Amino acid sequence: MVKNKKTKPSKELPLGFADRQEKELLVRDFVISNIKEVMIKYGFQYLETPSFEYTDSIGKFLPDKERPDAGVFSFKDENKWLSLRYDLTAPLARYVAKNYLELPKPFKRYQLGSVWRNEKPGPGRFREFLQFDADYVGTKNLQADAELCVLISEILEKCGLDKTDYTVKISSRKFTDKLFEQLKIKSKDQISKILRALDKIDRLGWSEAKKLLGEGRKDKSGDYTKGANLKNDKIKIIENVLKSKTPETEDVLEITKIFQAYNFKNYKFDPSVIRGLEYYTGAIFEVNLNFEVKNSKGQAIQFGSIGGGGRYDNLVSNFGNFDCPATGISIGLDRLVFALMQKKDFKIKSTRPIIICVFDKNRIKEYIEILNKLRTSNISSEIYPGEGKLKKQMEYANKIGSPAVILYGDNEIKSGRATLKNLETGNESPIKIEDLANEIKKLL
RNA sequence: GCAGCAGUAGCUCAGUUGGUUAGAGCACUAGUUUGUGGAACUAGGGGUCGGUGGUUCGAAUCCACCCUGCUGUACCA
Repeated sequence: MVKNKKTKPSKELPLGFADRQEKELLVRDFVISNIKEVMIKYGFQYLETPSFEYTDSIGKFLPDKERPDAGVFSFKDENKWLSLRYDLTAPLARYVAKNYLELPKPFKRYQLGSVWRNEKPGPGRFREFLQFDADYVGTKNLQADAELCVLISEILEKCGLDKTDYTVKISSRKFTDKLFEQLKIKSKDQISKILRALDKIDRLGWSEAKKLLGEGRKDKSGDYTKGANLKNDKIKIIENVLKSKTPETEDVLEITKIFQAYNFKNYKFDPSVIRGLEYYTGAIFEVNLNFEVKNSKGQAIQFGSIGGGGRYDNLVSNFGNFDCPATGISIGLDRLVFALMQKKDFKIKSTRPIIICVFDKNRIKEYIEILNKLRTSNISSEIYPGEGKLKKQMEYANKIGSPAVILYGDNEIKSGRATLKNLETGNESPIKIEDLANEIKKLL
């Protein structure tokens, strides 16, 4: 093989993708097991849909574009555009529409899966990430919306967060609709600019967001964003409405009433919760963390929400002639895990194997005998899988965090007792082969 | 997309009036110890200084363009 630098493959990862190591995966597993427990308790069904969908099925049909690349990863397969799903809600809507007659109504399902977004990654944001979704499809009952917030909160607390660590914010599209009616603003473009500005209050503060309602704003880096060009009197009205902090739409009032019945208190009505502009039709929720999150360099970063959702009463009916209200919530699991690992010192220890050291390859039969005894007792164990002297084997055992090694060389064979070396204390003791498993269990 | 900052060994980084063969710590390999890790000592391997082009007798260093990363901002169904 000719070694040519130009033909060597890159060891770099594509932008926005990440390798994830055991430490993180174990915390993720812990979170997932909590989620499943809660979902079963709340009566949800488990569903999985494929990673790819037809591009138009997930609302990404762009007839005027050669390639549907606006935020999704796509490719053309036999004249049909396929895209990697960008969330779990659109595939759910497709699934419900496809199986509409057979499904119970309401249909409650939860789903865990990777989603992909073809956009610029940010701190704690990747182009591939794991999402959790819980949805109620086919009901207008606001108890569904309320219960989603209660259930999210139960999941977070099971994962070790206190009530002071997070807040569920709630608002409703109906609230802002009413506001625009009052302000007599009808331009769709202006409305979306205003909504986006309101969405940023949380991050930028009112005085900066205000500039986006007016002429525009220059950010820290010197970049300029045009505003919605509202006159001061209208901005003032908006400011007052935001200050009032009392829910004035019936849906939010109803939901908060149900919260009381659940004795759920960790929520806040916040009209600046906006989220996606396209499909929410009623109540909107957002889950925010109240503690500081840092990146790998120790700098505090703008972390944003770890999840949210709301009511989308028109999404499923896009697929056919049926009226199918729905509401759902999702969590970005990787982001939650990232934050949790900073907040809590997880003592989830990974199980590392006991190492049986190799003195003589011809003794493999004896080593395997010991190995089988340990594995039969459900002890993680292995015969040193590499090649080299005892020193190298000890270094290996140390590096992988093995709790102990077993030495079984000439001396031990003569005496009929293996040496069990505890790698934490360094203590060595002679143990009969048949007692090894029990002795090891004592030190695990 | 826009903006600011950055890219030198596997990792963290030093390295300017441009000047021999580009450095340190950690990590790695071997040995001191042919049956003992986490400590110490000795020796060693490892870099087209992000890429391409330019200026120059000479570029890690200066210039242009590109790529990548971080942070902010825009978009986020």
